Amino acid sequence: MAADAGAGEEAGVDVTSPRERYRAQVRSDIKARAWDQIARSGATGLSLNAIAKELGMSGPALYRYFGSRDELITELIRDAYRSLADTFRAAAESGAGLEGLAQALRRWALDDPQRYFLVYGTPVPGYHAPDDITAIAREIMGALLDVCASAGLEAPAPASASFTAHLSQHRQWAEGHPAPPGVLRKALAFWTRMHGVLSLELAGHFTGMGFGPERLFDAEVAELTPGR
Amino acid sequence: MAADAGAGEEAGVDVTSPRERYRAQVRSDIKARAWDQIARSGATGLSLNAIAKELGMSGPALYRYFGSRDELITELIRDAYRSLADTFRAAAESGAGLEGLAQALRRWALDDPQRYFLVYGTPVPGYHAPDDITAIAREIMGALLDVCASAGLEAPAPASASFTAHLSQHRQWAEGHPAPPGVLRKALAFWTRMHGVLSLELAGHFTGMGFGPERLFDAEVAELTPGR
DNA sequence: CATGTTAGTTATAGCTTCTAACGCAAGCGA
DNA sequence: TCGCTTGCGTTAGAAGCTATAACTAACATG
Repeated sequence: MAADAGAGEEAGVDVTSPRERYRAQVRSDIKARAWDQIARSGATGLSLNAIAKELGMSGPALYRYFGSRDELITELIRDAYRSLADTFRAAAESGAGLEGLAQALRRWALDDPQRYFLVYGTPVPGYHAPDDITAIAREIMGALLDVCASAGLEAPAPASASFTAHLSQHRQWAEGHPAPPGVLRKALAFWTRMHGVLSLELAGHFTGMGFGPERLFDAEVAELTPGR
Repeated sequence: MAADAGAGEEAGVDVTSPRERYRAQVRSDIKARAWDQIARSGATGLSLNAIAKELGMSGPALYRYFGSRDELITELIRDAYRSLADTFRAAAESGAGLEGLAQALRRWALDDPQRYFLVYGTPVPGYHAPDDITAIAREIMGALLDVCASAGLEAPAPASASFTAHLSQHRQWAEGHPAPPGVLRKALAFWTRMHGVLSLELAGHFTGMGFGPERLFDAEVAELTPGR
């Protein structure tokens, strides 16, 4: 719709050809519909045919943009990881600490539960994520480690001394991060506990139990942030 | 396996007719194949046609035994809940305490990860479990509450005092269980934390990180059982 | 023995993913 | 401005799925 195209290669601000821009637009439309469908009926109920029909084009046209159904889903998973990594980075740089990170995570999860489950939900037995996605996963762990490292650790729990010692020699996942074992332990505790409460809440296992899920979440966060 | 059938309606030990026994046998065969498929490719990859072919009968014959694919899956979910409830009851009655319950849960989960995810995995947005399944879920919570109540609670964590107070007035999920709020808090902590570490392990999120998942699990259990 | 129930069959509708072959039109270089 | 190429979208169709309908054959029971 914008009409200021056609300048040469000069300036180099917009190197995308009209074809490329159109293609990117359609791809983005497809993904938007896919997210709608996933939010409505889960990744299982995602239908390429239905998406194509919604976009006014007929079935196989969609294969010009995504090689297969799995390829589209993988792309959505990648975007979900990317979105979570950005959320973590932003929370880490905001200086809000572990508490802030936890609240950012919960907001991100509640914003689209199925997106959360695309990252941390039931795995497909055969599936192996491509390398760039595991790289984003490491980026997420990196942000978490940063926050844990700068948060300090007053009494990270005495009973896990043995495991903390184990971590001091099995820390290749930290990838050269200079955090001491106690910080690694804390990052793992944060990850597993936040996931524990969040995934059960998102899956609806707390509905009808009476208590407020956000209170449980906050209580769990409070135990992980003893200082404040 | 017992062969004492054929007497009349008298005695009433075995009221199953040969037809009923055959039907039960075929139903059980179908479910066995279904579990195989789920373990191999997840609940999504379950194909009634493939099961029928494996059993040497043609497609629609299977609908004599299960009304639909969803009905079969629901039955598998019910069996999974039943199996977990039995495991919990046995562990509770063995007197092994929270530690024993945790280890029993982990063994049950590792024995068939996809069965675990049938209970605690990604939910299908539209799906609502039938009442008898939610009843089994309450039975599971009951066993957990029993163990938590008899385990006593030395220092269940100070920071969650506010949430524990909240629980004292929002405890309809305990269904008349006489446990004090501190025990309810402990049961919730056990549930969410065990699920946190277990589900991440089962989903493979710890692979390649270097540490031993069982060490992390044991450390988490150790923090929940301060006494021993 | 007659009758009703039930397990299995094939045929079919309608959905899905995905491939193949074709037409058309938009963009690119000369 | 004129081809030529590239790529988008189409229809046709194969192979798979769930599920229904109609029918047959075997079984159980009166």
